[in-house]
Amino acid sequence: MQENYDCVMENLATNPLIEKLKLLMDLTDDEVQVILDLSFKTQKLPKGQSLIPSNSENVSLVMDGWACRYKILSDGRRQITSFILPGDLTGVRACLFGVSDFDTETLTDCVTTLIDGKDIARLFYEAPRLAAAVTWASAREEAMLTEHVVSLGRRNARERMAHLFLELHSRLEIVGFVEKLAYGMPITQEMIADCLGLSIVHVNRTLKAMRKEGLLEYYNGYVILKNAKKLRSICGYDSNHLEGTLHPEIADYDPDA
Amino acid sequence: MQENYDCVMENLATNPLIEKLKLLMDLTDDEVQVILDLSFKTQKLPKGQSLIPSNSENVSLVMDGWACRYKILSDGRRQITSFILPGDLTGVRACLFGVSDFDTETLTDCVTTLIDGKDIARLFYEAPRLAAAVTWASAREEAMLTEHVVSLGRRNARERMAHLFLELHSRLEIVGFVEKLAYGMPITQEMIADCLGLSIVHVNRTLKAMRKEGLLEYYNGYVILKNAKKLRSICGYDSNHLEGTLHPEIADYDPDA
DNA sequence: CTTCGACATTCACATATGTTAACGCGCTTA
DNA sequence: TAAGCGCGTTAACATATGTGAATGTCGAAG
Repeated sequence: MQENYDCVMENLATNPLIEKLKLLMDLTDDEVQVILDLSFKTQKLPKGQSLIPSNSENVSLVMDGWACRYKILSDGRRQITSFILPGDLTGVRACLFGVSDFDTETLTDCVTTLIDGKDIARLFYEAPRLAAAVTWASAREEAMLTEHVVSLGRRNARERMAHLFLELHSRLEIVGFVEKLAYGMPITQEMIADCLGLSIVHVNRTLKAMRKEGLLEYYNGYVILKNAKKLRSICGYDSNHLEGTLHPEIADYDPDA
Repeated sequence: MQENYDCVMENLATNPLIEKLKLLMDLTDDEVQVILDLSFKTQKLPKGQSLIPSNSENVSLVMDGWACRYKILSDGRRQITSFILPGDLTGVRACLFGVSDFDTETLTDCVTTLIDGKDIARLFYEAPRLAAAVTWASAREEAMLTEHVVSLGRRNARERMAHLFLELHSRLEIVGFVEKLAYGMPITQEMIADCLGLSIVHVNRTLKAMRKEGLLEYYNGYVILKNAKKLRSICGYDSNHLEGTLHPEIADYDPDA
């Protein structure tokens, strides 16, 4: 079921995690190498699998494909709490702090690499700048969740969808997965519904209306933002929450000073 | 407006941040002292103020009182993304990574202490175990936000309220602010509404129904969970997401090994 | 004692969104 | 070629929750 798939890592320039971290700080060549060395196993995961077996000692880094974190209530209702895109790490909390309180599932075939949780833990002693980078990635998740809370709590269906499509565009752009205002979104309307706290039918209704207004196209797993400006004004979108700059005290630390 | 208020720190045993961190790991005496030394200014903040002036270089630790993080949409709708209770740090992300994407406000008079962001940043080099603890606190926020997303996305008003009251009970218990099944909740129904994505009227309706069923009492800023078991079964509550154990690689690190 | 304002509480009514159930289309598989 | 299945699309109808407005209560301020 899972075969090795080594060619993916060849082109270092396109490692999506590194692209993402560059947004936070300049990485030295050594640090890039440390990050690359973290991965000990690259694998292909088919659609519909868990990204990490529960109680795993490992962290998973998605290189290609889409996955999600979700929770299921006792009666079957499902809430997707976040989409996991290339460059995203999953399982850091479970590894570092022994708590895992959601499940993950690949929404498409995915290419992932596994990282030993121990190696992430060691960063705190051996590469504080990278430990801070991991903390940042976690804080960024937190910021996205905050936006998600705002959407679910106070935005209507139209606004929620606008926000989702714009945020996905921002995130994918950072890791090099968009072409201008278009990007692949290889998931089902049911998944959008489970993410936005809506019913499938209402997602479909809302999508239809937005298409009709010329706001966006969405077919065949492809999204085109036809009127990004209006979409932004609909939901008050702002991509600040995805950004960051490392505190100089960490970025420029000099142990001799 | 803000006066010094030094007596609060006298009883080290009741520093709520330390109580919280004990949940994650055993703290050495030295570490406890480092944490205590972080605070450089204790102050009283009246109700209705921002916990941290925006663009602050500081982190704020709440010692007593309630506050919240929130976002306001352009037309005035408000979403409270989380309640900030004693022992909680705010502004870590803003300090460490230069991004702050929400506002904070005290919901009651608060006693807070300020911590220089530099000192938090230095932990990554000088006290990796404590840096990990800060990362944990952030990951715990993330877990609470995840639960919040689930509530807003897939739980109805009754379930949302049950979950909120139970989670607050768990959180306050950890820092020593509950008496059995009762605790002070000195906020307005409007704030509950803004937190749970409901209207004031509906919060009131739902509260009335829950009181009538003998699930809880709620008056005069006091909550009593009359039937915690049933409340738990209503929303499938579980407090795992508040817990944690530090990865042994960090907890027991031996640089000589 | 009176006034006023902040909150809680209700009521009547409005509406965004959910539910159930069809139907069609394009794959895959036999 | 036909059957089956996943998914998108619609329609008719149901309901949880929102809205607007009035009333009550209590404490603070004068």
